[in-house]
Amino acid sequence: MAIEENEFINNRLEKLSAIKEMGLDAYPPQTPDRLPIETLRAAGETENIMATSGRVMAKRKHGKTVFCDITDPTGRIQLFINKKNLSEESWDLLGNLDLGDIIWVSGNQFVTRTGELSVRVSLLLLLAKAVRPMPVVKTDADGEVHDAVSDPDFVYRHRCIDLMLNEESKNRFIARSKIISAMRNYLDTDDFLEVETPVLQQIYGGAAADPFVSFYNSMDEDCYLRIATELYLKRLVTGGMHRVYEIGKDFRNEGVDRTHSPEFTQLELYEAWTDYNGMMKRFEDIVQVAAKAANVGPVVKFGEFDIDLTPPFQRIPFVPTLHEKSGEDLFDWDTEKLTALAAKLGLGDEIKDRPTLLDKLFDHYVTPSLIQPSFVVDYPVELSPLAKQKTDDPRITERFEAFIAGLELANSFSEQNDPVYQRQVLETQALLSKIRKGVVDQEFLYALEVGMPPTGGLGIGVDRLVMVLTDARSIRDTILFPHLRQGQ
RNA sequence: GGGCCGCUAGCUCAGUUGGCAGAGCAUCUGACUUUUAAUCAGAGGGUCGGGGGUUCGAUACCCCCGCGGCUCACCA
Repeated sequence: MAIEENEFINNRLEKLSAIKEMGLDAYPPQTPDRLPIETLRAAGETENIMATSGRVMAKRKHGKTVFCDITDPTGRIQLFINKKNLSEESWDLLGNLDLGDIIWVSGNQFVTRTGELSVRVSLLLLLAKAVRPMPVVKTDADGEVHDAVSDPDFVYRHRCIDLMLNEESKNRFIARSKIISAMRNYLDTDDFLEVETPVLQQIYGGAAADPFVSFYNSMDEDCYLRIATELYLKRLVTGGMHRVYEIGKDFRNEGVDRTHSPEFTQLELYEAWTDYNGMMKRFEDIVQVAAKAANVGPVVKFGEFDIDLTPPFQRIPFVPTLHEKSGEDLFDWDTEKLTALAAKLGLGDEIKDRPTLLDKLFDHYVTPSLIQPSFVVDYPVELSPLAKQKTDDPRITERFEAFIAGLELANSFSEQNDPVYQRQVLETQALLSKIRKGVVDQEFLYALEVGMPPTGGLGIGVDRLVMVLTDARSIRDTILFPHLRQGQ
């Protein structure tokens, strides 16, 4: 397929030809020595000849003088290009330069009449010709940005343009990278081992979500993209990897919205000899190091909210809080009564089971108020098949979910390690499965039968954490290449 | 999957109660040797998301489809 044709691209392709006719390589294989733009800025006015390179972001022609702004990841600097300082070849080349081109320049630096530090260019080279025009965004004297590229569809499909032009977006992805790096560093420093478990699985589990299904030709069998790493990581705890974690993609074949992506990044960690209380501390720690890495906190702005990330986070016990907010002892109600209430509240008229109803009602009565960092603790047992029951009340479990800004950021249990109990729960649950009815992960149960030490487990939605720390309104703004329909 | 909103030049957006398609930036030509949202003079640039219908005439009204956004549902 040839390059799309339009006036702008054709015009640039003609310039490209002209450059080639000058005997120049528009895409030379080497970059001559260069310094980052910030180094030139720091050097200030100087007679020394320095060289840098970057993308042409602005061009202001004044007859025999041309001002260009070029950028690299470290900053922006103005070029003062005057015909008398240049070879004829460089001057001719300048005539064929466009916004978006990548160039190399050298010269000394001086301050113009208007006070702008500028490179007095004496040598100009082309490093890469841009044949497609990029959107032009201008910032005025008041710092007001004009014509910003804001169409979400455009931005998601052409992330290279978004990163190039939208400071907020670029900074968000830099923050994301630093956040993940900081989480790794925190865990590695505390003797956690990072591992990789299968993405392509024959038996998926560890969460209640529909998987993406694929087919393994040479094995002649269906396989699944993982929905969680949980069941593999716990086998490693049994094996003696007592502090273990994985950061990776999970895939859930479910609806997409502001806080759900079919492909999302989760940190799961497991730690022996502790329980969900230990995991609360881990979560608080991780939020601290992540905020520091993102250069925010202790108070972060998220939309209309100011969120104070200072630990400890408040504990919200599931059942008592549900009772308090609803004014009824809902936990003691039967399914019929709960269904009637849910219907009355407009929470859907489909017949639901008791645990789902309780969860829905909790979402209705309590979740909206969980703006400041909160641990919802002690979930009903039916909602938590992989968690241990509390010793004093088997109807509830040692489980928490962490909420910030109303977003569910983490899920954690004191991991169930009773193999008999676990088998019974998983087998019951597997009978309800839509896709692989009755299939349970025998190897996971085998590991529990061998004996897993008491363990705390924690899963953190990394994309959502990035949302909170970078004030992103959609999870898609935290994912470089979010899934979009292809169209025609 | 449902509801609502949107799709107009490379980008950001106007617009037409149905009558020759608009602006700014960008591009091209010319002027300009310290500008910075450079300026000035001129020019080019459109399948008005796609298809069908109604109409003398549709970018606009109706239907179908595509893509996106918001929202509801689903997602322990």
